[in-house]
Amino acid sequence: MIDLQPVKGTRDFFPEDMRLRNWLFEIWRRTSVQAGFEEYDTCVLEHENLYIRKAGDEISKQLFSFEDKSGRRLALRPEMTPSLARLILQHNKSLSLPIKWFSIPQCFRYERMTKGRRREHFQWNADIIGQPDILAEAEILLLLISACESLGLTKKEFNIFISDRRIVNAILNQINVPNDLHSKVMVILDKRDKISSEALLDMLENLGMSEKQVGMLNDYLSNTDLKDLEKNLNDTTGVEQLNRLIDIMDAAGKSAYLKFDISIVRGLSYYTGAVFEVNSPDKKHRAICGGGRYDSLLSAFGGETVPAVGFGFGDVVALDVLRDLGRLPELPRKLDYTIIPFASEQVGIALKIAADLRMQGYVVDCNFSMKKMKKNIRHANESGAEKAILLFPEELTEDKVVIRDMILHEQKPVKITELISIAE
RNA sequence: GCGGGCGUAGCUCAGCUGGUAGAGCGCUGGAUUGUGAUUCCAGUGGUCGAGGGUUCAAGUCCCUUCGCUCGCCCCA
Repeated sequence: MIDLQPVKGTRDFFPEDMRLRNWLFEIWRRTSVQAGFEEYDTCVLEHENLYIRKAGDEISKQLFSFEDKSGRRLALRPEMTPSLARLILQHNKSLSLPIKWFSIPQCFRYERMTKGRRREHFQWNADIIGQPDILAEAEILLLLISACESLGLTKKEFNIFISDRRIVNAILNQINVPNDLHSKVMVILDKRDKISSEALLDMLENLGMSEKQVGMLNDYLSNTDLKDLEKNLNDTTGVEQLNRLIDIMDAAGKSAYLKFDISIVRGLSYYTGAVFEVNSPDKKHRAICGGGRYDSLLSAFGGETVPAVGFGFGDVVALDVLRDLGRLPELPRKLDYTIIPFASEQVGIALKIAADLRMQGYVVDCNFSMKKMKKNIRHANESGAEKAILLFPEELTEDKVVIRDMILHEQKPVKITELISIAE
């Protein structure tokens, strides 16, 4: 006997699960398309070196990677952004920027599993490439908000916690932490909510910061007021940009979702500007979505600098949150018609009627089980059919079939030739 | 990486201090052969996660291993 379990950390989608997944994907897709984003995709397999980065990103350590038969180092993508960067670089000359693209890639990471975290998930990604202005952030955030609203979430249930890495950069500069340490400090700061403050101190000092610097950093970070920060910083670029973003969002009527939170830095080293996470207002859950500006990713891959903003939104956490809130939709199977013959001679006519109705755009199934009436009607009911077409020998001699309305419990004989026009 | 809990029918689980497996739900068939509910009857169901050990005898005790789950550590 083969092992019937799916590979550790991966999921099977039975039709019932698939309906839910499609429901979610359709919301993501519709929201994206409505906001003028175009869909793209790449292969789940990439060269491993696409993900090898210097700054100690955890994601590089958790690759699902292997060697192919010719010795190439390959990896299943752990995230979509590097692949997107690869596409942009590849067609750099022929793309007219800015562009707005989205994708719903399946991503993999090899790691120990905990709640809400598997080795495989789907992650809606939306990005704006080539727009240096903070308008790109605004547009991305508005897309995100409309998706959350379409999922049925309200202000009480989600906020966007936002900061700007340039604020932390300004702080680090002010306390004389060298530039080349900044992204490593960010990776550590990203853990602020998840590990003890002692462990955090240790990690920062191991990186080369003095005890005094760590203390000063902590003082700055404990300040949660944007205006105070602005007064205390020499370089106020980050604060100004963030204020402008909040103003724009305010004008768009959606600033109520935004919460400044200096502890948001994100764990990926390629972020350069605004960074944000979506979470419940009390930050109870794992963030369901995270993103930001990554103007240096493309240049890190050897191209020229291209400004970019985007986010990733995972299906596992999204559905967990909706499940906890009791907001998962009921998605029963649906059929417009089910056609029930009672003898093998009627199979041909059943298929003919089915084909005609399908040509009209209806969802039609046939029940060839040749069981008793009772079983068939019950089965029709369970399959979600609105109408059943019963092929009785007696009516068929007059070229008629019986249409039963499964909802009204009413039925009547109808000429086969009239069936299509009645169906309309 | 370290602990705790769990793994018995398709699903949810019961099975006391060792004596060769049970319920509910589901599924299949039937209760005037052309009609959805409820009810009733019957049937289908399991090498007790896997491997080894102790014993006359193991679902039950011991060891190993795999999987799920919850903490901690680690980390998106």
